Amino acid sequence: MAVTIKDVAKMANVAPSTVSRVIANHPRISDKTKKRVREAMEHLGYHPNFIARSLANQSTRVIGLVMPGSAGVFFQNPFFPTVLQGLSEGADEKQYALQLTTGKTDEEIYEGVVQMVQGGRVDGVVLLYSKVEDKLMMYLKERAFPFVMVGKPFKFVEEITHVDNDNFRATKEAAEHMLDLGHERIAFIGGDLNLVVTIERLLGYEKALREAGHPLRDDYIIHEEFLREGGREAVNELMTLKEPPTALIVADDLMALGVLNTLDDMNIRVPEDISIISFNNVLMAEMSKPPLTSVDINIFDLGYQAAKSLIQKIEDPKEPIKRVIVPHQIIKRCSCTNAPKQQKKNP
Amino acid sequence: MAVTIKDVAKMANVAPSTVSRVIANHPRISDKTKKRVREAMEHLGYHPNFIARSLANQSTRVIGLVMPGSAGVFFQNPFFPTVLQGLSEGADEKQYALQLTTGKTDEEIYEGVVQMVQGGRVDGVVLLYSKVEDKLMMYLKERAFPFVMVGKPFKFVEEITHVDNDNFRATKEAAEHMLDLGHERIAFIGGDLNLVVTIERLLGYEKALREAGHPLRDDYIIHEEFLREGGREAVNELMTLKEPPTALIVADDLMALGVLNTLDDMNIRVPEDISIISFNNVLMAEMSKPPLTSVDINIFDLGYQAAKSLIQKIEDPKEPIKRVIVPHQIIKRCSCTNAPKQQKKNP
DNA sequence: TTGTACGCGTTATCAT
DNA sequence: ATGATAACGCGTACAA
Repeated sequence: MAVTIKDVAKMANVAPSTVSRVIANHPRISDKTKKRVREAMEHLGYHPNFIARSLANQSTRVIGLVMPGSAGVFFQNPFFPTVLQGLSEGADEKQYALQLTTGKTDEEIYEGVVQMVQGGRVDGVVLLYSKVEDKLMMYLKERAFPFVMVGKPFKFVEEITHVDNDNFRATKEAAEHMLDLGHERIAFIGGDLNLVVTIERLLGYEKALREAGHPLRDDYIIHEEFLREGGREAVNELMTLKEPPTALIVADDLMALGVLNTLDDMNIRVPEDISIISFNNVLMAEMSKPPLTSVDINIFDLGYQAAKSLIQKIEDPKEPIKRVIVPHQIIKRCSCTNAPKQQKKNP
Repeated sequence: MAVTIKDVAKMANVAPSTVSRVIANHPRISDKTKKRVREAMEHLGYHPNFIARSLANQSTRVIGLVMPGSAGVFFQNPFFPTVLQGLSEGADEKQYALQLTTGKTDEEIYEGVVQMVQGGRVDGVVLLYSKVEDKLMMYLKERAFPFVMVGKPFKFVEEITHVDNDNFRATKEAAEHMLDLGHERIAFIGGDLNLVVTIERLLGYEKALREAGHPLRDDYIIHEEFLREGGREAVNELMTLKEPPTALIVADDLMALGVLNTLDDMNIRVPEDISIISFNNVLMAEMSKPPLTSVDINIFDLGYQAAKSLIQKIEDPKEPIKRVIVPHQIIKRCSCTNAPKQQKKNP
C-alpha cells in the first residue's frame, strides 16, 4: 500500500488535515510545521493520490478529447498530431492531463463520452471537429457540461465556445489569389460535406467567384474524402471537361498531394498547366514536388487556444461564451502561377 | 449533484450495497430486485462514478502513454497516430481509457509519469519508444509497476515485456534485397543513435554487408534526425563521394522523402541512378514520386499488441514477461532497381 | 495555528 | 438474498 497523508501526519506528529493544508500551501500554517511536514513527505516519498483528491474535490484536472467517428482518416492526417501538440501544451501549462476517447462508430464514441462525463472522469471536453448534426454536441450543451469545439459550430454559433479559423475568408482569399493571377476557371475540391469546415470553405470560394463576376459551375465543385486513389476519378473527370479548370483550390494538403499524383499521371504539369493552392500547410506541403502553396491555419494554435479556453471555462463557470479566431496566412510556394494567356480547351 | 448509488437504492427500496451488486451483476441477487434496481437506475439516469469506483477498487482502468522527450518530431511522424490507433483499439476492447503525458523536456516527462504512477492515475504505462539510457524505464522497473515498451529494451531484454519488430532482421533483409539487385555500394541513413531501433537497424545493415563480403565504410553511414532540410548536407556529402553509393537504406519513410527531395535537386534520379528502400510504409511512401519501396512494420499492430500485453499484465500480475515480435514485410514499389552495370565514379 | 469529524461515491466484509 | 458498516485517501467546515 502506498504512503498516505496519514503516514506523513504520524511521522510529523500532526493531524492529517494539517498535512493536507501543507500540500495546498495553506497560509496559516506555521513555517515550522510546514517544514516538518515537508521533511516527512520527502522522507517517506509521499505522493498525493489524485483519485482520492478528485473524489473529495469533485474535479479531476483531466480533459477529454473527442475524435470524429471516422477516426481512421482523422488519425492519418497531420492535422491531428498537431492540434494534439497544441492541446498538450495548453493543458500542461495548467497542469491538466489529456484523455482520449476510444471507439470506432459514432454511437460508440457517444457512449464513451457519456461515460466519461457522467462518470466524472473528466472536467471538460474538447470536440476536435465540427459536423452538421451532432448529437454529442447537443448532449454536452444541454447538460451545460464544459466543452469547447475546434471548428465552427453548425448551429448555436453564439452559444458555444469555439476555436476556429475564419475559413470563409481564408478560402475567399485563396480564390482571390488565383483571380489575381488571372485565373478564371477555378475549381474547388472539398472534403466531407458533413463537416462545417468544408461548407465554410465552399462558401468562401463561391463568394470570391461571385464577386469577381465569374459563373459558378457545378462541374467545378467536387467533394471527396480521399487520401489515396479515392479522388483519382474525380480529378480525371474534372480535367477532361470541355473547359478544364486552370486553377484548383483543394481543402487539404493531403488531398492536394493525391491530386498532384493524379495530375502527374495525366501528364498535366503544376503549375505550368494548372495552379494549386491547398490548406493546412503541413510538413508535406513543402516537401512535395512542386512545393505547395498552402494556407497556413496555425493548427497548433487551434489546439493551444482550445485547451486554454476550456480550462478557463472549467475553472470559472461564469466565464462567458467565447469565440477565438486563429489567424491564417497564405504561404506562397511553387504550385501557383499566372493563368495561361489563352486558355486551352480540350478538343 | 449527480445521481448516486444511494438515490437508486432509495428509489428501489434496497440498500446501496445491493445496488452495487446489481451493477457488478452479482450472481445471488434475485432477478426480481435486479429488475427493480435496474428500472430505478434507468429512471434516474444513473451512471456509476468512475472516480469513487477507482478509489474503492484501487484501479482506474486507465493506461498512461509516454511519448519521447523530443515530442516535436515524434508527433510529426505518421508513426505516432498509427500506434495510437492500435493502442486505442486494444484498450477499447478491454474498456480501458488512454491518457497522454504532457511535458516538453525529458525531466518534465519523467516528473509527469511519476505523478501519474504514484498518484494512482493509471494502472499501467506504455513507453512509446526505447532509448539507450532510460531513467524512466528504470524507475518503472524498480517499482515493478506494470508497463510495456514499444521497441526493444536496451538493457534487461529478458526482464521487460515489450512489443517490437525484428528490426535487425528486417534491415538485413532490406540490405539483402539491394544486394540481390546487384548493388555493392549500399549506404545507410539512420536516425537518432540514442534510439535502440536505430542501433538494431544499423546492426542488421552491417551484418548483411559483412555476410556478402562487402567492406563496411564509415562514410556510407549517416545519422540524422532530420525531417526537413536537416539531412540535406549529409546526403550531399554522401553523393559527392569519390565512390557514391548506388543504393540507400533509409531508416524512416519521412526521412526518405527528404532524401528524395535532395536527390531531385541534385539531379540524381531514383531509381535509375540510385535505389532507395525505407521503413514504416506510411501513407506518404506510396504517394511519393517515385513510390517508395518500404518495409512495412505493422505499426498499428505494434500499438494493438502493446495495449493487449499491458492489460494482461495489469489484470494478472503473475503474467510472465513477454516479448511480442510483430512481423514485417518488404513492400516493393518503384524506388529500387538493378545496380548499374558499371558503377560510375565521381571524377 | 492546528485538530476533529464528516463527506465524496463505491466496493467489500461480515452479518442476518 | 440482502443490509449495515467499514474502508479507499483526501479536503474542509467547525471547533478548539
